[in-house]
Amino acid sequence: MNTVTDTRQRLLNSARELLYSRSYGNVGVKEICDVAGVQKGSFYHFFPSKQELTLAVLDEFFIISKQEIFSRSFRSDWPAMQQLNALLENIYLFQKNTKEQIGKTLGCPFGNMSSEMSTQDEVIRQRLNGLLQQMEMSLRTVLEQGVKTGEIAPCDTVATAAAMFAFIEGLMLLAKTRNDPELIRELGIAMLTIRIEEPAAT
Amino acid sequence: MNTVTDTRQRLLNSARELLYSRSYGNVGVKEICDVAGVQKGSFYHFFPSKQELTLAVLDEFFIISKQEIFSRSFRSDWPAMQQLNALLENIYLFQKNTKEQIGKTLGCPFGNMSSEMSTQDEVIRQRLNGLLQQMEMSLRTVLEQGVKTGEIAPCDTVATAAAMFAFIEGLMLLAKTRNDPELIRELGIAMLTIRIEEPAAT
DNA sequence: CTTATATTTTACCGACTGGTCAACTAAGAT
DNA sequence: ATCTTAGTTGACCAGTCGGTAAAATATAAG
Repeated sequence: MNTVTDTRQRLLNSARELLYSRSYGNVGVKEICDVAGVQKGSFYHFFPSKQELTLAVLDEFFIISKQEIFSRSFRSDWPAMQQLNALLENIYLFQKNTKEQIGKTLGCPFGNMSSEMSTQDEVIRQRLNGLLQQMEMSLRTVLEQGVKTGEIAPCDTVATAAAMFAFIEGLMLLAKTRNDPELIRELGIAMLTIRIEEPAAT
Repeated sequence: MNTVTDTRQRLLNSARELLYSRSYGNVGVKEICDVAGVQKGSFYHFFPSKQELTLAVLDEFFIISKQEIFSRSFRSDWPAMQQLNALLENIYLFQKNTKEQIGKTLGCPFGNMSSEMSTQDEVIRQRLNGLLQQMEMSLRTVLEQGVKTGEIAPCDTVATAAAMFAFIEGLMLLAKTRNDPELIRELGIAMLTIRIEEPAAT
């Protein structure tokens, strides 16, 4: 049951860093193995393909994002607006951190992967789509809480959450292009103004 | 002076389609040459490297975007709101068109390239940054026009234009991930609600 | 100890990568 | 007719790609 060695995890860590800081196409399994200190044969013992490794990396990234970003922002005992502001702040801190450590603003790992791979690998695209929808859903939950408490005027919470999420993704992409995480801080507040009206009642 | 052959342009066209529908890392110069019906030696007669070819493709994409999207949306004799709506509509039509033609929603060519290459190639990153800023600028012009005519309440037009642009980029990325251009239509209207207040007067 | 299983090593595969090169052709200018 | 120049060709380079396979080693159970 218990894994005796940490080889698989080392591969996962190495792949996560390399894929995030560069791209799928520019990182080979050889390099992933070198960084992990593992032979290529061992790689294919734990992962049947580069594609499967990538799926595992995305899943792990999702868990990390929940730990580092979402769970630190979405505290249901906070007012909805505070939760949304905390989300922006934590995203900013995350991007600023990588900028300080490696000199580069890396943007969203899911958005990056989707840009590159959605047209090339349908399995990866679907996995990304699922993960993004989960994140949208947690945003929606915050909005609904805010509407319920009267803090936020009634709106189409599904569409508004999706629009806010799109804004965040675009913000991270622009921050990456400018290589400047401060953009998130300067423009992030605009997310709070985004709103899509409720669909006309039947 | 005048180019005697269209080889260079054929390479540009082929590269534009391939790079847009796939990615930098997944498209080789061999394939670009094959699609263009050109020998590899000829490629390196016209372009010193894959990087330079990519820069030329980006510039061409920018011209096409101005023709197909911006010039059809930003008509200064229209009300600002109508111009913004036209922008969303033209982006939607563009994405819908590629979806119908090749079955895939490709998103923004600049955003895609930036996601993949900004951390790998500083020259490409800076070119992309410049092009994106030009697009932001034309959005800003529309906003300022709207503010001047009283159609739009005074705001920080620079920041608001940037935020709107981020939203558009995120929208295209999400549409690509879902492989569904309708997302642009459904959520696009939220762009009109985005706003960043004027910085406090001195 | 024996056996079964999990892990690791190493050499290897064919295909492909971006890029180079020298030879060649075509066309226009003098 | 000759010279120059732009364009073209196809072979070639060293290196890398994702992935395979067999043998070697380690581990744990019976």
